Amino acid sequence: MKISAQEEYGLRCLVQLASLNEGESVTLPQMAEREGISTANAGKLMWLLNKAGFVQSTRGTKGGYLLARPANEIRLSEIIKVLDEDVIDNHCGSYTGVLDICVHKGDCGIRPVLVGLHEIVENALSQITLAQLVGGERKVDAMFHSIQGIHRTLEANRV
Amino acid sequence: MKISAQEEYGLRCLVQLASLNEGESVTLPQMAEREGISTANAGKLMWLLNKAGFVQSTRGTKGGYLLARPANEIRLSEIIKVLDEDVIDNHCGSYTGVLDICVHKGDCGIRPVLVGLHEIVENALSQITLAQLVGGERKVDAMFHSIQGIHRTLEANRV
DNA sequence: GGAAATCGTTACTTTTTTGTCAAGATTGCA
DNA sequence: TGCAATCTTGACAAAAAAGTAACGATTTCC
Ligand code: FES
Ligand code: FES
Repeated sequence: MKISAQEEYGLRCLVQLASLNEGESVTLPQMAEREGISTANAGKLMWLLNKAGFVQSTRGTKGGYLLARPANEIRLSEIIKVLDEDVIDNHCGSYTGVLDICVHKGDCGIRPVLVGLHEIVENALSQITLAQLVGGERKVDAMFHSIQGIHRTLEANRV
Repeated sequence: MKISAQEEYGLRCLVQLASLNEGESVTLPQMAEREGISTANAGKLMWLLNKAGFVQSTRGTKGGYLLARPANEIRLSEIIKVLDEDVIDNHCGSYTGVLDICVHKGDCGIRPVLVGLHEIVENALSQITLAQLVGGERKVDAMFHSIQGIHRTLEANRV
């Protein structure tokens, strides 16, 4: 269960944009520089995010990217869903081994766990907006742990 | 955020073993057949699981695999940790772009979210044992949703 | 002891994911 | 208009993950 490179860097780029001041925008070279990735790679990521409607771009001199919607209206769950290409929706279609379809299809003890896990993650992410990721680590950490539901879940484990 | 093939099939193989009766064991060809994967692939997975101490193997005629510990003492969190090769522990070391180290190292707004997310998942998985995955889908589903903490988290999202 | 069945290990191949490049399109400015 | 800055797009290359193959080791049974 891991975060893909696309999710990681895509999210980071959006955080960059979320922390801009009114009227500012950022170009690909700047984006690349600030995230420590190549310009080409940044270009591809922004292309994806643009297609998905998260960012707005302008070409030409003085061009660049900015968020298409207010940062406090963009939920992490939406972002991850796009960057991850809706992988869970057909879980049973992806891990089929040498067959065309999941051997356990129909009655499977694993599916509810994996699907449920995905729900848990999505639920947590849906409670966080891009705007909340701007600012220092300490602040974000506090925010995260104070979210309804997430807090309780973690507490339950601390014996 | 997705489950890798190793996690998926590895988990499935363990569920197979968990559902055996006392004294039974299962060979690689059987395992492969039942999970719809190749024998070679099953062999590799079982090798991993054996190295990690989850299963016990015997060679030769009448050989095969069985669980090394009682199914109700093996938590999914342990399994995933092994099959996923502890990926979160050095998150900042994996996604470094073209640099040697994460650009945001030191003060990062993303890290607490990703690490926290991992904690949530691990917490949920630590409350489920292999034994609980044996049996029909309906049963497992009910079990999953009745677990302390998980239930609340999901409820919170249902507006 | 030898044949058959089984697991153990490492190297190799294929597929998927990541990342790069190069050529094109749009815009602003002088 | 023409140049420079910028995004866009699709093809390509490199790296990682997944899967396969081959050969070796151990055990049982005759
Ligand atoms: S995971 Fe698809 S049927 Fe079990
Ligand atoms: S994810 Fe490593 S510093 Fe932000």
